[in-house]
Amino acid sequence: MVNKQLSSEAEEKILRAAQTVFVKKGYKGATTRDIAAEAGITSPLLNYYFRSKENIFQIVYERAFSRLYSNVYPVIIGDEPLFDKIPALVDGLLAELLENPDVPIFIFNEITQSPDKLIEKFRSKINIMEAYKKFSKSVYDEVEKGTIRSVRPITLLINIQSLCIYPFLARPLICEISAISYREYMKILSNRRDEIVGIIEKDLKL
Amino acid sequence: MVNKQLSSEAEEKILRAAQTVFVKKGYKGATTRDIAAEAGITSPLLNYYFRSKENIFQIVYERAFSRLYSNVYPVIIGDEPLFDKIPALVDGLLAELLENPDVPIFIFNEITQSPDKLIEKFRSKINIMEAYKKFSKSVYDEVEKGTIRSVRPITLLINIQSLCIYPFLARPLICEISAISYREYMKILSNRRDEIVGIIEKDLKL
DNA sequence: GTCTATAGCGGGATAGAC
DNA sequence: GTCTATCCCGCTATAGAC
Repeated sequence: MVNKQLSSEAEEKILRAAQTVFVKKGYKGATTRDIAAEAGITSPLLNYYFRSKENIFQIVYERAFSRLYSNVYPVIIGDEPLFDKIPALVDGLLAELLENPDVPIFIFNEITQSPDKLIEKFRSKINIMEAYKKFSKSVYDEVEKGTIRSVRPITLLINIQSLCIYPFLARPLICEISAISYREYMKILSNRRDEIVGIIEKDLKL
Repeated sequence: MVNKQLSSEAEEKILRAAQTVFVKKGYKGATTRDIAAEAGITSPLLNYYFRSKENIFQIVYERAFSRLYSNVYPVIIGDEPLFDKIPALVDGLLAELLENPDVPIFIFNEITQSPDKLIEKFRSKINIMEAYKKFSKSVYDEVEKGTIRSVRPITLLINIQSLCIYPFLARPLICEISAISYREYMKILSNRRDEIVGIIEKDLKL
C-alpha cells in the first residue's frame, strides 16, 4: 500500500513539489534538497513525512500514472459500441494531457528505465488485461457486422494513443523545428480532437 | 566541435558502451563506472580518452540525434512531390527506429530535461527551419492543385511522426497492457509501413 | 595506454536541539 | 513539527606507478 488515505496539507504540498521536480529532472536528477526548496521547507522535513526519496517517488509516480489512465479506463471497459468509445477515449486522453503536458514523458521514461515496477503495478491493479479484452471485443463486433475493415485491436489502440500522446512527448522538438511558441503549440493541440477522431474513423472505413 | 574526425578502436568501443548505458539509465542514472565496465576497461581510462562524463555524453547524444534524422532530413528537403515524400519519410523513420528502438525515448527525455542544449544544436546546424519551409511548400503545392484537402504542414508532420515514433516510445507499456512479447511486438511494428502511409493518405483525401 | 589508490564533493538520511 | 549540523556513502576526476 504505497498511497495514503489521509494526507495533511503539508504532505500534499510536498507531493505537488515533488511531482514538479521529478517531472522536470527525473528520479536520479531530482535531489531531496530540490524538492524541499520547491515545497518551501528543509530536507529533513521530507524524511519526517515520507521516510525516503524512493518512497516519495513511488507515491508521485503512482498518482501520475493513475491519473493518466483514470479517464481512459472506464471508457475502454464500458459496453458502448466502438464508434462511441473512440471519441470518448480521445477526449479523456487529451483532457488529461492538456492539464499535465509534461507528465507523459516522465512516465514513459521511468517505465522504460525500470519496466519491472510497471509489471508490479499492473499485477496489483484490477485486471487491465480484462479491459483490453473488452476493447478487443468491441472491435471484433464491428468487424463481424461489416461496419469497419478488418483491423487488429492492438493496432487501433496504438494509432489512437500515438496521435493523442506523441505531440506532447515531442513538444520541445516540434516547437523548435517549426519555430512555434509554446502557447501557439498548445493551442494547436487543444484543437486536435476532431482531427484525430476523423483520421481514425476514415482509416476504419471499408 | 564536439565530435571527432578520427576515433581509435578503443574510443569507438567506449562510445558504443556509453550509448548502451546512457540509453538504459539516462544521463544522471548512468555512472562512469557502468560505462567503463560495459566497455571492459577501468574508469580512469574513460577520462584519458574523453575528459569528462559530460563530454562523452555530448558525443553520444549528438550522434544518436543525428542518426535519427539523417534518414529523414534529405527527404524533407528534397524536391519530390508530397506523395513521394510521405512514404520515403515513413521508411526512413521506421528503418532507424527498428535498428535502435530504445534511442528515441532517451533523446526525447534528454531534450525535455534540458531543451537549451537542443536549441544550441539547431543553431549550429544547417538550417533546419529551411527544411521545414521546403516541406511546407510541398504541402501547399498539393493543396493549391486541389489534390489534397487543406491541411497545416505542421499537423501533417506531427501525424506522421506520431504514428511512426510513438509505438517505440510506449513499447514496454503496450506490451504489458496487451500481453504481447517483445519479439511479437517488434514484428507488428516492422509491418506498420503500409498501415501508416495508408492512414495519412486517406486523411489527405478531399 | 592502462592500472591502483585516493582526493574531493554532492546528496540521502539521521541526531538532537527547540 | 521544524530546524541546524553532520554522518557517510557513492560518484567523478586525478595522481602517480608501471
